[in-house]
Amino acid sequence: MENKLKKLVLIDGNAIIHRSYHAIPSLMTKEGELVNAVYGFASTLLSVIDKFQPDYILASFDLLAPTFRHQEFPDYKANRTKAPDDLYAQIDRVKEVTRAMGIPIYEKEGFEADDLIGTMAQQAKQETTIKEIIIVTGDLDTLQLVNEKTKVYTMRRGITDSVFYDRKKIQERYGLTPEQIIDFKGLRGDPSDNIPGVKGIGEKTASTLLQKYSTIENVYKHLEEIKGAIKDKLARDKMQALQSKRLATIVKNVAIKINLKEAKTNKFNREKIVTLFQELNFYSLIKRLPSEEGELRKNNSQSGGVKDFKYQLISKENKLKFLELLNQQKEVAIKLKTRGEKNFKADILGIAIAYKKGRAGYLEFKEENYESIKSILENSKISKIGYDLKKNKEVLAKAKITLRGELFDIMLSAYVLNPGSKVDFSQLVLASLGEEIEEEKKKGQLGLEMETLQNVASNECQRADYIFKLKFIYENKIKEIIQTQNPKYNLVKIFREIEMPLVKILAEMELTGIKLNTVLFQGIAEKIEIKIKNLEKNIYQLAGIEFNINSPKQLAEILFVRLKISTEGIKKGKTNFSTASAELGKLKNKHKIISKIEEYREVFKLKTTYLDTLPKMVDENSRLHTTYNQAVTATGRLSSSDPNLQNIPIRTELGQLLRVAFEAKEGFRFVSADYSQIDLRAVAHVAKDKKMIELFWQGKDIHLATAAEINKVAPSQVTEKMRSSAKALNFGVIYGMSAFGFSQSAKIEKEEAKKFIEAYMKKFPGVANYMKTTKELAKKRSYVETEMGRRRYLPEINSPNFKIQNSAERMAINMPIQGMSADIMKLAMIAVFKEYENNPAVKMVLQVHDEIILEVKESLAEEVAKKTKAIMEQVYALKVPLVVDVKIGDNWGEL
DNA sequence: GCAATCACG
DNA sequence: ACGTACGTGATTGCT
Repeated sequence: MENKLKKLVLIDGNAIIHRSYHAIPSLMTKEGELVNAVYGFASTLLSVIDKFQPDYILASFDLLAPTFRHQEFPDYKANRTKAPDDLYAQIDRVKEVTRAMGIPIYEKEGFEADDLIGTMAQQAKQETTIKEIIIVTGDLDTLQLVNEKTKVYTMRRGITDSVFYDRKKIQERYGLTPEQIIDFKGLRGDPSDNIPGVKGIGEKTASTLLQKYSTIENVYKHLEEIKGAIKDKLARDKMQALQSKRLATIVKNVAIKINLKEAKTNKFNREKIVTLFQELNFYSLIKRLPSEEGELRKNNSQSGGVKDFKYQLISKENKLKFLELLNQQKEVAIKLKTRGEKNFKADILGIAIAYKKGRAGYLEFKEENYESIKSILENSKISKIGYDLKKNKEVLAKAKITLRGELFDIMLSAYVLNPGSKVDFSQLVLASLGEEIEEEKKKGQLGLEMETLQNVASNECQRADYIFKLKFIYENKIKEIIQTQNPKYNLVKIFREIEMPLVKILAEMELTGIKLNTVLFQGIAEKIEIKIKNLEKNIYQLAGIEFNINSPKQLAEILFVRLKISTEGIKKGKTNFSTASAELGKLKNKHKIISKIEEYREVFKLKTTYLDTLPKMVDENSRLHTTYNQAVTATGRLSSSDPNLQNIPIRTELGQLLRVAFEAKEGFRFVSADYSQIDLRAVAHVAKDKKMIELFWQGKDIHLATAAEINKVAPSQVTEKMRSSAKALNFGVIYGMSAFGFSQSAKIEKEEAKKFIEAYMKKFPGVANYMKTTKELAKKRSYVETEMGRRRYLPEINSPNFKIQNSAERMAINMPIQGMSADIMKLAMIAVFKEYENNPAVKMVLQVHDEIILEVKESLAEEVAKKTKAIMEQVYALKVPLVVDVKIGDNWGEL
């Protein structure tokens, strides 16, 4: 509609950049580019588009050159501390975003963005088709431009807290008209721009004067009517007042000419902006992008017409043709549609198979399709691409189908590219393809209307298509990453030779599960319940009141207020004093209640986390099935959840008791194999520290040997205290050592801790050097990597924030160590699995970072233990020996 | 949904 | 001078 009245938005670029820079905490891309102001700007832009739906948008920016105001008044903005370089560095990016959005940029040497805004508003006001002009800014300098057509929208914290100024609002706020704002600034001044105004006249006086006399000029005409001190002040600073007014006045006739045709909002290039947002890691903003004109992205998925995507719901008629087509492929992407809770219990409803970009078919999982599906999935000539293939394998196992052929898991490829980043399917699609998809419905989350089969087929095909497309993106990215330290290894190897082979192994471990003696658990639980009751009573008595011991807030109140226990040396949280066990430990001899609380905590934790929950999770064979998460940790380790079997208690006596309930099945025994000191061996290796390597070759107790070295005594002279300090030091190295952290864990004074560290570094110069060079390299590259090429990005290592930077430095030191141990353990699992792959009498059942547990037929236990030890020790050659301790037992407690 | 706490390596 | 050890997951209380 050409005749419709239009809306124009004017963006005050610099004001928004400044506002964002200060309001948004440091935000970095994977590569370490600071983009917080860019993000704020882009976010503001999208909010404004969404909120106002403007027909036109124009933007203006300051240039670095001095303006006419500086020439007239050298002190203008002189008090401004120069904005930090990392803000300036973002301006080009902001302009890039602006251009990509199809918004014309206006700049003019000698003028500020405000002057251009004033000029643009003035010109737009003359246009009869323009109904409304909205100035989007971060400060209040442009209020003077407000009129019938023009409003000012100022950003405060986020768009939710913004203020919309029109005539009325300005009147309310200042009691002035927009035209009087310049007079107001002339009198009161503007400290932020170093505009002096009249000394001694503030907001109140200025406002009163202008309400009576309306302009500065008129104030001075009637100067005689004004009484007292104010008159003197006005008289003294007359020149300054008039000059201040001039400085504050926005110029409206800069030599530019706006072109509304170019400012139309409906002509931006979505693809371009998506690419840019991806580069900037603004994934959440991609979602907020308006759709292109004429394209209703969200509503056409059911028609199957998303871009070039064609789906087919495979029917009896076209099934043969589809299968024939699939059988010609080298690789296909699969997406299972399932229903149900745990993987090994889920039902398959159907499967979508993509065979080339934009082409996929959906087969219902029915009797008549079973053989067809099985034949494709088990055809080892066809490579399979999927998302979370471990889960796929487990679900398929129930249907007696095995995935064969080379596997490519896009979840894992995304993980190795950037461990620690989110790898949800929807996140990957958004981040790498710029498409927004709905989260998959969880059980019991059925929509109001039933999903039609057509709908499901379309949706699943689309997802299979995304999986297919993502494979090529990630595969290429992985190849592009070149290992710089050691050309023997690279990320391709990590992915193909470690992560992918592990999929099958973990799937089998999860399916196998581990037997839990629930009767034993029940017995312990009952005893503990009585203990808890007694402790509760005891604690209430000592406190003299009943309260919730589990509430740290209430507990702190009782301890530090009611019982008046001294808070000296106790850490403070945000509001309260900490009651964490390290802090409680310091209070042990101050009150009898402390030890009771400690005991209560331990027992309560054991009961609620393990005793009550684990028995509920066993299957019909009394076995627990954990889930190993292969794509969550930043260092390359696995994690375990639902239930977490990697944190079953061991350190306390009672905790150990729980392990006894994890038992090998009838006729079988457990063989455990754990790497001795693997992290510290990794340190010796990566640090190439001569002394430490030597100590490991001697095969002695490493902490004791360390103690002997740094204390310069014979090993026989080492006391228990010396050994424990040395142990804490060794751990300190792994964790990126700080004198404070070490002193805490070793329970010694910081000064003493420093001396210990010094002695340590002197004795192990290789370690000291490793810590130094690792930090330096990490700062240069913004990432660290393990010897095998697993990488972790640490953009925060160049943060101006001291705390954040230090924290990143410790991560940088820790990752190549913890990551190397993880890499070695994964290799070991692959090697051990391979050895017993076809032997049903040997099953791997658990992995706990440096330990694996096998469930082995009784008669084979000894042999398997020996063999496993040998395999694990030989799996990767370090400059120190890898040592594996093996044990055999009927339950985990015996190990 | 987050903070505090605590279980493990 | 600052505020700290690295990596996880589950539970509870509380907003």
